[in-house]
Amino acid sequence: MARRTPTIQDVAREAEVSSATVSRVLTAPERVAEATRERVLAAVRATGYTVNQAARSLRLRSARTILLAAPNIANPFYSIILDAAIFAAAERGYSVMVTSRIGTDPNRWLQDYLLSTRADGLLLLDGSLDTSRLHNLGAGGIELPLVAAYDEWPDPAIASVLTDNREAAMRAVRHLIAIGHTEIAHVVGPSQHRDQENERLVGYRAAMAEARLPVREEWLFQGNYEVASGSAAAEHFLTLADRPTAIFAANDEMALGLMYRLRRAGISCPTDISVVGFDDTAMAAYYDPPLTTMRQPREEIGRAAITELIDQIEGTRPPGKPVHIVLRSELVVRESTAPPPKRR
Amino acid sequence: MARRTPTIQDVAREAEVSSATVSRVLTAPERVAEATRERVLAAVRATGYTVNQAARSLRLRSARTILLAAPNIANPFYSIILDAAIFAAAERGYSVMVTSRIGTDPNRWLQDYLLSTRADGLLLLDGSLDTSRLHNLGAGGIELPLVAAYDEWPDPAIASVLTDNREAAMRAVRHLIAIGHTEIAHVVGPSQHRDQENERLVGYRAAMAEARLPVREEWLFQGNYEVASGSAAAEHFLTLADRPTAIFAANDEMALGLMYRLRRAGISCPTDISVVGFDDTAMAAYYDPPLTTMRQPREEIGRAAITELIDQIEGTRPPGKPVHIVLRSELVVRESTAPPPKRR
DNA sequence: TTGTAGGCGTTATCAA
DNA sequence: TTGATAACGCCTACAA
Repeated sequence: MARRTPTIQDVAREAEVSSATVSRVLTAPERVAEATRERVLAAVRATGYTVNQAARSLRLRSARTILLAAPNIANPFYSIILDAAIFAAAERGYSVMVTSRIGTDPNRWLQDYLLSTRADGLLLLDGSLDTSRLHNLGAGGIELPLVAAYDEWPDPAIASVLTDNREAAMRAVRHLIAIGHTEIAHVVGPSQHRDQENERLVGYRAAMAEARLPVREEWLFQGNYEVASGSAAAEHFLTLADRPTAIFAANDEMALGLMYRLRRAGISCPTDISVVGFDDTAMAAYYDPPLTTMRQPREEIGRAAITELIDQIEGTRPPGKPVHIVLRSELVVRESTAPPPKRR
Repeated sequence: MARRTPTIQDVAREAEVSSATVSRVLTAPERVAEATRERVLAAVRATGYTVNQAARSLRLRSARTILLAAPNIANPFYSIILDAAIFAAAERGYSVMVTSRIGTDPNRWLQDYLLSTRADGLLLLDGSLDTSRLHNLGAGGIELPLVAAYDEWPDPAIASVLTDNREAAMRAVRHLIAIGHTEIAHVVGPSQHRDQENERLVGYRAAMAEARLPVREEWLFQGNYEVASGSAAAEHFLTLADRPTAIFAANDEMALGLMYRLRRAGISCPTDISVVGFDDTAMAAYYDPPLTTMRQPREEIGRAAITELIDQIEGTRPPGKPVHIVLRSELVVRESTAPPPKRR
């Protein structure tokens, strides 16, 4: 006998009250007399009732769901943020929907999601989306709770949670300078916006400039955050006639790929060359040598972004005054950095 | 002027048709005359209408959403499956909701999700959940599309997509045996069910038995799939008076943690010891030495599981005949394995 | 404290 | 081919 799933009416009948009372028990128990409440609760158990979220969403005009949009959720950097976000959202009764590698018309895609009572807000990890249009969407009379959390410096008009990428990159490079390096190369991360340099590259340049150290364009190796691109950077490095004594990579994967290739070429780290990474991924501490890197508080990014987003959704945060939360990274010195070899 | 979001009625008014016609244009355009259709489409654009998913879900009793439940989505193993799942689901017009590290009462949690018209089906990556109860849920008259995709051998009553873990582990160990090893240790992965050994451990035992090689209990190091536990296994290994010449680790992270610690202790791989991992994670090829491992078709797991699940949801697949898809892993021989050192 | 009743925005049935 | 209308299941004024 295939019964249909019980509704609030079934519970009401069972408890011999009206459906309004059942609804109250479920959403504002204190507004119902103790005895009635218990009777209703018993009826809920007896019938195996669960609220129909679609009906509730329709009525409440809210899905209690957040959409998280990431460029590639397979990347640990994003999945760790996602994990924390799911947790933080659940604590406040929200579910998380995930979108990865959005299609050819990202804005349309997101509009569909956000305007369709499927999600109440957007946590944007993808810096390549055009937030100005997304923002317009909100300006068109429709509230669009939105928090951006990614590396690039975001549109000041939208709330954001980010780490101090530029500043952190500076600290990483300063560390190399402090132990005596003057010729420092950089494996550049991809830039999300055409017209703007990657923040970590900007920080690298700033630290070099600060110490009045020259930056040679041939010391800049373009990468894409994948291990293989670090390895490719090493290939370029090996062709250099005049090799730097240290390399700062824009993330750990590239740093590790680089070290791998250099070791194969007989260049030993940190004796011949120092390497600094960025992120402090799980493997960084278990490489040989263990990698010096900037630790990113990724869990905290996820948590803070969700908190902020739900505050927006629930109206705790007044609109029009976007919050910008900047989290601090931390330099973790391990064994991949050492003073440069003595010259000749 | 804060307009409310346009409804199908607004579009109908604009196009001077009934809301029923608008609905038809949106869901079954061929049932509407060409001219009318175009008028409606124009009105949709003019009003900026997007369908209200909550209302649609309520009416259709379907959310076109899949719930993916993983033990820990921060782990690349799961996030890669998730990424593929999102993609495959999107192709069929479904969204993916994610749950990670489910709370203290997982069954209740999942029930809430699944029975509440929030999700139409469940993709279960968490082998520690009690599927029998989940299954009962379905038997209680309510259809519960469910596909399990994890390492442990699942309840035959539910559909599943898995890799040939046991067989793959056997092939990994056979590789070691083939190149001359006879004393082979194993870093054991966690078992999801109390009463059942991890599948890779079972495969390890089978391969050893097949070759009439003894398995000593002190060669079994318990791990938890994290790098640190591989490192801990190495500590144990170092205390052994009589050391095996090869180690098979139940995943790459543990294999790498192990190699890291062994190298620190002056044991060189593969000269002194051979190591085989499992999964072929991104770093495996870039470790020193590059790791021999079993490649798992994770994207394919995600894709196949979603396909199967949506077939169930949409009734393509007759219920009561659970499908069991077994995907084949592939041995990738790199440099961490070599014949054992000559005895004395 | 509890009940009545209307409507949230869709889609599907039935008629025209 | 199109339109009127009745649910889908819930919440919340408003009344009692």
